[in-house]
Amino acid sequence: MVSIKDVARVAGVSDKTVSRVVNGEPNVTADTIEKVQLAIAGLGYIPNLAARSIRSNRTDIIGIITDFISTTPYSGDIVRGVQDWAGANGRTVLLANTDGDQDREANVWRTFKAHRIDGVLYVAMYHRVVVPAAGEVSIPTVLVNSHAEDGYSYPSIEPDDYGGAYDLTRHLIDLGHRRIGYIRLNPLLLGANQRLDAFLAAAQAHGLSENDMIIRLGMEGPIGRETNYVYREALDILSLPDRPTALVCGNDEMALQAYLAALSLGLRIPDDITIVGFDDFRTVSLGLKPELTTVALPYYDLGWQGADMLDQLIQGKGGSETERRVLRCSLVTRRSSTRVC
Amino acid sequence: MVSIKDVARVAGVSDKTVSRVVNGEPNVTADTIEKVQLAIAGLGYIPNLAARSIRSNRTDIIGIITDFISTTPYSGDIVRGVQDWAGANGRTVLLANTDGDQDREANVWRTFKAHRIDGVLYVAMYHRVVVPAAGEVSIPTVLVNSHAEDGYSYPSIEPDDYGGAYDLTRHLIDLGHRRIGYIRLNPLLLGANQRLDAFLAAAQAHGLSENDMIIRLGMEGPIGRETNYVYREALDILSLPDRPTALVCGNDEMALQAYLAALSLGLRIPDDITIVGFDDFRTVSLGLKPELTTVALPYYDLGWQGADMLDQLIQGKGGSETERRVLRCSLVTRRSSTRVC
DNA sequence: TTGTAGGCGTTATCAG
DNA sequence: CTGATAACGCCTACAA
Repeated sequence: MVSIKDVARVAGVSDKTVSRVVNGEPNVTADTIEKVQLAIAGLGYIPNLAARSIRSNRTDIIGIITDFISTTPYSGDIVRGVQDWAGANGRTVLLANTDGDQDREANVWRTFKAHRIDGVLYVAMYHRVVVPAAGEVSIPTVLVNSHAEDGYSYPSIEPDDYGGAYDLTRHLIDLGHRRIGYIRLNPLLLGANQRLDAFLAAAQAHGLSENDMIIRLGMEGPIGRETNYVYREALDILSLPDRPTALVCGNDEMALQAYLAALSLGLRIPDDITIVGFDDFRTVSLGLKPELTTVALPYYDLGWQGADMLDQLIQGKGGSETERRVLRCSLVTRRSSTRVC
Repeated sequence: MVSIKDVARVAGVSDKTVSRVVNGEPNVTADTIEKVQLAIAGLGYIPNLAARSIRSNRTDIIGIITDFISTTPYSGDIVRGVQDWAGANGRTVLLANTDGDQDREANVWRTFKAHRIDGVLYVAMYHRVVVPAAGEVSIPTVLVNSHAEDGYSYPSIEPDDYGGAYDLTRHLIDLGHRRIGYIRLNPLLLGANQRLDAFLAAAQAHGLSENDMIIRLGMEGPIGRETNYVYREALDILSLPDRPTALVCGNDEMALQAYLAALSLGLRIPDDITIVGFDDFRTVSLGLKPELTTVALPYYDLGWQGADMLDQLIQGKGGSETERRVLRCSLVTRRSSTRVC
């Protein structure tokens, strides 16, 4: 590998001068700069960041620790948000996945520490409460799509599931729906309860009673290996004599099954039944016909802004050690929801 | 940060002895080892890999360059395969995404070089022909889910789309289907042509004529922004007077739309129409009712084995510089396909 | 079995 | 404005 010394020799200057040029430090003649840059180009010199880091104690690397990358389809968006931030800010991203395993996680923290990375984004693929297993290792950390269990203090950034579900419910009520079905997510997910709470609150606030709502559990069991009742429950709800005019699904995948149930009963969407989802998981929400009214979660922004929060923390700017940021979800109105006639 | 010297001082030995213990080198007394390990534990010492790497010229880091992470839902599986390999072999993974942009890609290669990573996995999120834009930078590289354009020589690993589609078609023929519809993927995808070719070859080999097949284009246009005709074409095919008994979809997302079309026409799956997909994208293939017969692509293994090939290349073992490995796809039979009655 | 000297590629310090 | 020298944390080579 060509080193700074090679460049110095070719350019006829000292290695420190090359260093100055490479790092854009002041007090170098335009003339010298050109000589050096010529030599750099000629030799194809690329600075060795590892060597740099042992002097400067900064690596400009941030690490991402994920629990279940790829089990959930939109997981990639958070990571992409982080990457784009990193690319725009001269950082590089180390990625590690724990598969939810504590030992693996402990290892990951040690490895990241060994690489002397500047900070960690601890990314949950399902919105949930977490306890990072960092062990002895201490690295500036921001929790993404999660927050810490009581007693642990980490800055965090999460989606506003509650607000999103509230808006969605209001949308239905505004369309005149007064009898609404609801198929719940796995209760293990933080979003499941927040969404249901918001649904109930919005319904109540607009004068709906408990009898106007038909609430069913769509799935339960350990995440990744849950039992799925969605199709059956959807069939059941839609076969009721006093069938609801709208059906809220805990997420878009559930909405898919609700579509199939509705269609197989000969119901038309949205004329006979309005169906809405949550997540705006586009493979589904745009693949369904008619396209699905749903709530878009700010995954990309969670990644981008999470990285930004981490940066603040590393720089020591701002008392962000306990910041808990919450990002809005936005209602996406498509053709699966319509006014009651 | 605590360094090897701190450990040495506390343990009352030289730094080289600590180094020996840390790296498991021979010729150290059990007694000394214990002293050192005690000091390490006490101080929470973690070796600085950057420092190590400038001496040894190995970083044990491999880089992943992706084009469109997260646009495609299964992309995560390739990355997960790589990560698991890395975790099992003491490597760490640097991740960078180019969004298909040449300038960004050039930057990524330079950054990776600056980190002196051992090798690169160049991962295409759609099976396609690629030309890595490494510029001046040279790093051992393996292409994953892609192969190089003629004239470029890189080792590569790809799925056997052809074989998978052949098996799928045979499955239908074995079930007695003699009139089969086919909705094509975006022709820009390598898999699109391989799958269609295999379909035609298998059909022909089993005595079907051109008239027995109804072939339609499902989508076209630049990847990520294509125009989608699937639903319309499916409706059309299924409304034909001499409707086929089976419908092959270019991938599972297309199969989703075919389901919706079939159901909205009052057809039952699989009794009235057999529908099959491709990819085994589980959100869809298991979310559909009845669950979808499809072909599973070996994404995880592409990642894992790709990493392994890269390792061979780095170690210089085996003449793998031009190896082109192809991995089987496997037919997954579920309830959406049935015998013709 | 253990330690010393020196060097990897870079930057900080300070003198010229 | 430029350069010599030392230092970062670790490992190689060699000596003890």
